[in-house]
Amino acid sequence: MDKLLKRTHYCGQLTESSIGQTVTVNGWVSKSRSLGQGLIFADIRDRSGIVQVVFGDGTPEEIIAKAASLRSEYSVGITGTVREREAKNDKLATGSIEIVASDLSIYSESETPPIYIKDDDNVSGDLRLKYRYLDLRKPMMQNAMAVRNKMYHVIRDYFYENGFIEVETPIMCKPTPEGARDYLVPSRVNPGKFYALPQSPQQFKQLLMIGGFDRYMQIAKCFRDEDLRADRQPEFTQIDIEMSYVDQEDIIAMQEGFLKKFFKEMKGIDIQTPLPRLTWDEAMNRYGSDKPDLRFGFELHDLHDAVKDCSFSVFTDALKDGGKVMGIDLTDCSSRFSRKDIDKMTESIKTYGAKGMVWLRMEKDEIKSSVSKFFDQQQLAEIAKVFDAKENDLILIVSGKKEVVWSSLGFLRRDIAGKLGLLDTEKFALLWVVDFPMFEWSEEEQRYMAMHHPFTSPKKEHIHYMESGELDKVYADAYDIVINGYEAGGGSIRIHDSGLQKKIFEVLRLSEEDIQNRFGFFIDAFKYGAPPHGGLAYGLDRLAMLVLGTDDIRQVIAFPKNQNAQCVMSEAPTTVNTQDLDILSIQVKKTED
RNA sequence: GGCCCGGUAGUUCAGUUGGUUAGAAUGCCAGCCUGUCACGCUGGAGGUCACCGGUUCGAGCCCGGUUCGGGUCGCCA
Repeated sequence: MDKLLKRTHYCGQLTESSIGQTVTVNGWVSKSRSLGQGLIFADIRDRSGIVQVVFGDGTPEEIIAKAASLRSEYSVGITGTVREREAKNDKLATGSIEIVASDLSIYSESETPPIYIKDDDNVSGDLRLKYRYLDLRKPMMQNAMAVRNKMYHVIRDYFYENGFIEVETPIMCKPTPEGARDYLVPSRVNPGKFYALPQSPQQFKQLLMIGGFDRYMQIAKCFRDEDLRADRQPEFTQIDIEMSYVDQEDIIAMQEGFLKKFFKEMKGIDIQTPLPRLTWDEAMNRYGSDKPDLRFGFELHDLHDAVKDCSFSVFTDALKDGGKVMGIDLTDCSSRFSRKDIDKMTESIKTYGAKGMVWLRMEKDEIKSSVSKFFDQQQLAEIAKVFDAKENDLILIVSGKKEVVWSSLGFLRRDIAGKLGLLDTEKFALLWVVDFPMFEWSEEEQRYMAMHHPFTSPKKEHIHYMESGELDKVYADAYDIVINGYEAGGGSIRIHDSGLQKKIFEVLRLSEEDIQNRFGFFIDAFKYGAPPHGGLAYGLDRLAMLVLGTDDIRQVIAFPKNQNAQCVMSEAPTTVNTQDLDILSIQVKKTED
């Protein structure tokens, strides 16, 4: 192998002030251009950028000959003298200088790379992940990892300055009672028994409060064996926070301090605090989502009063069944969407359970509508009035169960905003969504489940609804921080009173035995002086997505999984041979094939 | 588990109502080229049209199934 030429500079660091210096760079051949015997240009790339190297003009003959063999992605070291370029390149940060090579080491050659090492390569995600080590050489990925790195610093700085202690909690845990599916890990020394990887350090952080740490934070890896999405990986990172002797306002104030610093340092943006707040009810009724994107309008309006006496039975039946009739007004958009576009929208909300969609076009002298058979102009004007609609507005209306109406319109407003180019990734709309319902009905399990988790404190003034069985009236001291339509984080005040905790378990219909088996240790801890406490956790990957303006979580994780939770590079997970399984006392059921 | 979109040179894609030898760009290889930087010029190699089956005189194209990838609903306390 060629001798190691020790780096004196990163490629991107070289400037006109380096002119005349002898320097050594290490990196990869990004591109080489031969202009015939005796003159070769090579662009050398490292994590800082690219610099042009010239072989010729005094480069020893044997080095020029060697340079002729350079190909893309060869790993090289080059020593030479920096000089001003004859022809400058404005597109390159180092475009006014070049290195005239005096020495070249080829550390290793490269086969023709299966992907291009440039940001706009357009290669399929699958190939990028298979050759992730090459993909990571792209400036975009180098930048993404640098951003994450800076985030770690900003996060730890803030919480350290505010007296938080970072404590590592176990990765090998007890399987969790409710919530997402666990990844299980067998134990050789405990045959037939399993650990679970943590879905979050929830119980441990609460135990740390009982353990006296008062203010805890951790950048924690979490694992959930659920289906993936563009913003969801099975293995992700959380900024986990818990505080003692605080109420919701204390936690929100502390986090607003953090978010202010975070956006200032990461984006140079001054976030105005206190942040706006919506209750969960408001968020659903005005935006159809518990994580509304406030970068644009298109608020939902309730049409109950305008349609309650109409002759269109789809609407009146929905109202009779306790459902809703709601709509959004797309200002000045009627001419932008064709009948075909509207048909597509109607089709797209069927996945949320919507049976159909009604539209109104505000034209100059009349209101056109898909239901003009059932409404006269005056009645349509009544509906338009609810939105304060103007000429060329397009009103979309959905009726049915409130969940269907919310999710359909919530989807439409965001989808249409995207089509209209209203999703500016350099604009950040932060808000708190507060007062979440404590319970939600599970059709699958035919019982109420905790919406957040069963250690969340119900609002004091709602506890009596638990006695009377009106569980849908119980709201919780739970809050989410929402940024541009993403749930960036969420948390709650926890229950610290074992009597109240017991009551919650009863409501959730967990038996005494269940409680003991599943989290007896956790309940026990609350018998020994638990301080009032609460906290919150941010999705670090989602914050990184927001900072980088991407909607693909794989852009911000060095080695992500594909949609089937597999690592296409290493081919994890894999089958395991029978001997290894025997040691673990595990037998795998025969799968078909 | 459901729904939607996709799979054609190394890569990104085109491919007509089903018709002869499947194209382009880029990359790759060789030669030429002393100021390129999307270098240029000339030539060349490179294909299991994801897989299996069916329809047909004939399938990259039509049909059925499978598989892989992406998006999404359910799910994600």
